[in-house]
Amino acid sequence: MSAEKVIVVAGPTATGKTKLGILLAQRFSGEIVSADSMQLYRRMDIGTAKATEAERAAAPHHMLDVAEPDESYSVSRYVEQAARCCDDILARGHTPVIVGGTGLYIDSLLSGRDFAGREEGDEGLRGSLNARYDALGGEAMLRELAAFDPERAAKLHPSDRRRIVRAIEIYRLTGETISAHDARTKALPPRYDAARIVLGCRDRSELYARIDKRVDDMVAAGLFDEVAGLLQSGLSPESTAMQAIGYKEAAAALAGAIGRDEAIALIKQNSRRYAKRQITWFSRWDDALFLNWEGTPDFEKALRISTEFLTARGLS
RNA sequence: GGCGCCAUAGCCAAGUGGUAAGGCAGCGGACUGCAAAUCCGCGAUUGCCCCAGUUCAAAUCUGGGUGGCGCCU
Repeated sequence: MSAEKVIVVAGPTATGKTKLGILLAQRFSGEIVSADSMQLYRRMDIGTAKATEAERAAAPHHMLDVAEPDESYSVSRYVEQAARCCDDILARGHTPVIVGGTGLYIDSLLSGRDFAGREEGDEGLRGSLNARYDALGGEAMLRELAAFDPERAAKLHPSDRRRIVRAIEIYRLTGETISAHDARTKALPPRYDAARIVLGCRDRSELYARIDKRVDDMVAAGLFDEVAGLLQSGLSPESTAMQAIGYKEAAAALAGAIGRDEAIALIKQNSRRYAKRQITWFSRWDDALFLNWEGTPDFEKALRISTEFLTARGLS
């Protein structure tokens, strides 16, 4: 049997994914499944541009506020949890509308990729591997990796500490190399039949202007207070959640390491760079409908074009 | 008005006679268990403010000009 249909709305930050997602959910009897690695944390609302109460009332939302900021989350957990959401929505006769900007999460959810049965990472092991990397250097670590997974080692750059450590960590924890896991999961059939829509701006400068404005709005809405609250509640600045754009910079400013204006400028800059990475990621979706705004977003038009596209793809 | 110092890529900047380091920004790319993270690649070419000169060879030396900074009267 063929995979069930889902709608995907992706694209760089500040392009209106949330809004279009809601419109599509309303039109196609859908429910939103967020695909955002930071919006899933509770108490991180302003800086992640999480859907507001009003927006959540306009359409059911899932995968928001599903973890505490001090929890370590991961793709595997996301896929497991989000797939359950999608299956549940489908079982009720509705359509999952996957909305978000985290490419890895979306691709992992849509593909048949399976992490079932694997435990979360062992912080102790990861810590010691990181320490070992620092002591021995990338070349040596790559050689250690090559001992059991030469294929993966050949693909990694010595400086890519994160992936080298992870490759070793996963092998130690599960006994399966990343390469083997990669090959095995690639052979699996896709979990869903996705109709993808990617939002963007015709001109890069317009996207950047939107981002800058959004950051100013976030600051006006109390971003710094939100971050101060998180830190006061004991959240470690080292946590994954605090690595989010807007949060790490605000935290640095609150700690007095940089000025407030400097932090705001950094948030804008980092957001722009993030947007570029997102554009690169989603540009690989050659079967997607690319909707690029020209000037002020016309959601009515976008909805019309999207509906046409989705209908042609068999959705109703 | 006089004296001194400086003038290298969008920004910071090394180089003081031998054929332009590095960092930041920007741009492009990657990405399978931390992903708003992490990593990789790309920049000065009738070249080093302009003009003239010395020299086999000048960003580097000399003279002049222009601009900036500092001090003095």
